[in-house]
Amino acid sequence: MPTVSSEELAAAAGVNSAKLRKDFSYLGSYGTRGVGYDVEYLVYQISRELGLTQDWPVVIVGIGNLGAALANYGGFASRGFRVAALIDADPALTGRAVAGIPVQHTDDLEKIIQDNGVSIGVIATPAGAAQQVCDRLVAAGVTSILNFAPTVLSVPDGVDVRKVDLSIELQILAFHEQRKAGEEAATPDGGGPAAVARKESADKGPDGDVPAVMPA
Amino acid sequence: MPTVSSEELAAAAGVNSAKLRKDFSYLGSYGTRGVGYDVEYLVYQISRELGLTQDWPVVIVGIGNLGAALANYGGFASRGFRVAALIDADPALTGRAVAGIPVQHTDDLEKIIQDNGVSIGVIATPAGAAQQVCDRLVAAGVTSILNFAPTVLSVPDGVDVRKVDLSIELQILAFHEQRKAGEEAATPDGGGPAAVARKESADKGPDGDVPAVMPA
DNA sequence: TGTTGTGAAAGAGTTCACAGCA
DNA sequence: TGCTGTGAACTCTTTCACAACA
Repeated sequence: MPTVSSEELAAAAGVNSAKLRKDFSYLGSYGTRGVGYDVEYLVYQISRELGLTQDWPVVIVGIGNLGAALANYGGFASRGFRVAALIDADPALTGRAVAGIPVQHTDDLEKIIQDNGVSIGVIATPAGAAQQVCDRLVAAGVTSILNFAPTVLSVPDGVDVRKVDLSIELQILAFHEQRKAGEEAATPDGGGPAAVARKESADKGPDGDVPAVMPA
Repeated sequence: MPTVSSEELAAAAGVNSAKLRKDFSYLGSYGTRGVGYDVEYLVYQISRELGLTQDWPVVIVGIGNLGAALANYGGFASRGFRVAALIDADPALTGRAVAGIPVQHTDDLEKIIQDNGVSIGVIATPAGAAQQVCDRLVAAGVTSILNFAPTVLSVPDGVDVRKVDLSIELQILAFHEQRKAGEEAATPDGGGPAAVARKESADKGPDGDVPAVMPA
């Protein structure tokens, strides 16, 4: 299949074809009227725009279960990410290989970052160690941090941080689950702070359906 | 601090106070004019709306590094989730405890789901096993699935699936990192599919800044 | 002819601004 | 007086619909 139409792609993605065409148009005019989009060319252009055509060396700090899971995760390589080093504070782990990569000690963090030209760091340490690790990564030249530790990191301007909360998606499922369960039954309450009366009439949004605060 | 104003909360969250008030208003009229919101009452109402006041038993299937990391994750308990069981297909793991919870064999999956009244399942298996596990979970009565396996699951109507891709956040960081690096340098290209000329003028969106396809 | 690329219209989401009330 | 709750205005996003064109 050398070419594909916006209609086909939109059906596959479950979105409106006009939206898809407009989104693509922000990247450039890569389609051919009457024909569609050249698949190979489109894939390349999107890959390039997203940075998939570059090699991104990353370090993972904190090689517990989560760090090890990330080191073994297959999805990184195909998106241009290369795990350049694994770092942990536990001397017992130093030298041991995880996913074929030797774990190095935190003492050498700065040297590892500089030797490998790393600009993206992944923090998978316990919450207590995260800020300190973050500070050292930033001082060593890292400008983007992916934080799996359950704590908010503070960083200087110019450094990007994204926090991954493994329970937030579960939270969203539970929210919908709750709605499924309570479709006819009365609102489950169970008490709550005494003293203050609940206003029954105002519990739901004006459309009487899904409160507007939750992703669909 | 017994009460808090929308202005204070908005500043803390980095949003507009009117937006915050309007969002709260969809849950009900829980504030007091001239005073603000009673903190305890507000926390309770939001918790209840989000389902945090309920007990949600979940099972985790696939106790590799990721499954173990999830079983150990502290953030679940505080949000009303209780890991009711760990399930793995490897007989060598059966009976071993992870995070204090014994691993059970996949053979008993249906019985485990039913005995514990589980409606939310977490899949942390390799991609190849995910659909099969999913089918069995659904058949046993699970109606919400959190999928960490790098594969798209198909489920019947009425079952919710959410997919977590551990590399997507890294992708977003790399995208911004690329922009930081290329702020003045020419667009890094490096070839690409031959034969087709790139239209230099159209590479960026009409605002000449961030293409509209990436979260800020 | 068939499909893109895109102005214009419609729809959602956000912010303003102020009446209403404690 | 001070802060909420909310209609109205504004802004951003999505969809429609069709001219342009390979």
